[in-house]
Amino acid sequence: MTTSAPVRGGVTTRPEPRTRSTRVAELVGRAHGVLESEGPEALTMRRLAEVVGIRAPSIYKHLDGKPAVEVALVEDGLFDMGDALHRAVADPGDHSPVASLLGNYRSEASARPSLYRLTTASAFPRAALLAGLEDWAGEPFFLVTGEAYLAQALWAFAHGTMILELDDRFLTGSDLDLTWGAGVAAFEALGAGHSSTGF
Amino acid sequence: MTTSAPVRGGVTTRPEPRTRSTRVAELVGRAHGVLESEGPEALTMRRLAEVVGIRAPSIYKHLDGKPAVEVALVEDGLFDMGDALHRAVADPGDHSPVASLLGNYRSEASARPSLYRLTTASAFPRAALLAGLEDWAGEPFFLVTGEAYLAQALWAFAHGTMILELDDRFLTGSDLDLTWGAGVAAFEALGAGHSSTGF
DNA sequence: TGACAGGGCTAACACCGTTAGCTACCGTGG
DNA sequence: CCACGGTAGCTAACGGTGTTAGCCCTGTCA
Repeated sequence: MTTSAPVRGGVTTRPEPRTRSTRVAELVGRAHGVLESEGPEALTMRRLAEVVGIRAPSIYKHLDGKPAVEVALVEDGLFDMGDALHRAVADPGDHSPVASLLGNYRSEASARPSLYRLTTASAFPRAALLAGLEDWAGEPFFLVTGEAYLAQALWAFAHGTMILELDDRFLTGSDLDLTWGAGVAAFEALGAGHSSTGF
Repeated sequence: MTTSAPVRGGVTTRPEPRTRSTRVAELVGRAHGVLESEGPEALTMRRLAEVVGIRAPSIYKHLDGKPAVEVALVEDGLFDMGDALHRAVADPGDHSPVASLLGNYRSEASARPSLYRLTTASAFPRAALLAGLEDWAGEPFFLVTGEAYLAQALWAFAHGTMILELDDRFLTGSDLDLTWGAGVAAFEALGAGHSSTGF
């Protein structure tokens, strides 16, 4: 039995963002504002229309329903996250590559927690996302580990820790820097990041 | 600066489940069925009432709204999960303690994926859960690592890997046994599980 | 000038959780 | 025996959700 390797071609490339009309850009921009300042449950079509100064049905002249709004939001977030992660591996500074990667992952997600939750929500229509965007954004995990399954495990640790932190599910009084640090230590103990600069 | 340790008292004890009237037990049982066989979006008060043979408002004679239904479901899941995890550390069989723990975590969550998602959803009213239930269910992560922050990191890895697996977010063609195995190896490389039997 | 598309609007639909208020039944106490 | 109160069902309805149908004004272009 051959072990099947996950599909992972050569180096991925940053996809071209969709072009947006000025009205669509305003809608998506206001949606970011509502999402982050009023929470996910406040992001309704009627509320979004209100902050833009129109009525809910008019949004449908520009965007194809609420899923389309969410896809636009999440694509923005994935571009920012991907940029931050690629930056982390290109220039780790005085941190280890793994620590640099997870540090940028954490700060990017913490900056827009509701968007991070939306991006990783079970119900999200991922198939509608720009082709190649998720793969490109996640590639730094592969770059830093040099091995596909270790990359997936590291990503899983990052996401798990992040979502539990955002949802405040760790024991009260925890110093989460130490929780993140424990994970960094575990993956470095396995050798992740050793040959990363030469990748 | 002193590093604040997470609040973790002595050994936790399994809470006493709430007693349920026969009608409440039937409602919760049917809710499990709808949730797992028709998906989370199908679990509405009207649908639940339908499968029980009554009308939605009548549910309120027995349960205090939809959050109460969800709390009952999640408590069931946490009891089963806690039992499975405590069993894993008490008798790892021929696996390492870490592998045994994560193996039971994975199979328990996989058996009722919608319930696992509900249990770990951001919007879930965790404060309404039976006091001490979450702590008791999560204790095996501490038992197996012997250190609070390593325990949190291991839990985060487990949850992250689990939710990504359930949401089918790993690269197509991945052998997820290897992804789980990479995490097990990382945490064992750090020494987790070495002295677990003597804990 | 007339056609047409863009982009706004109101009205309405189906579905959601939830509440109010009514009504049967059923056991118990006077 | 009858009246009472609690249990547990019901219908009607409310406000909220995403969404659709259909109308209308306005700018552009042949």
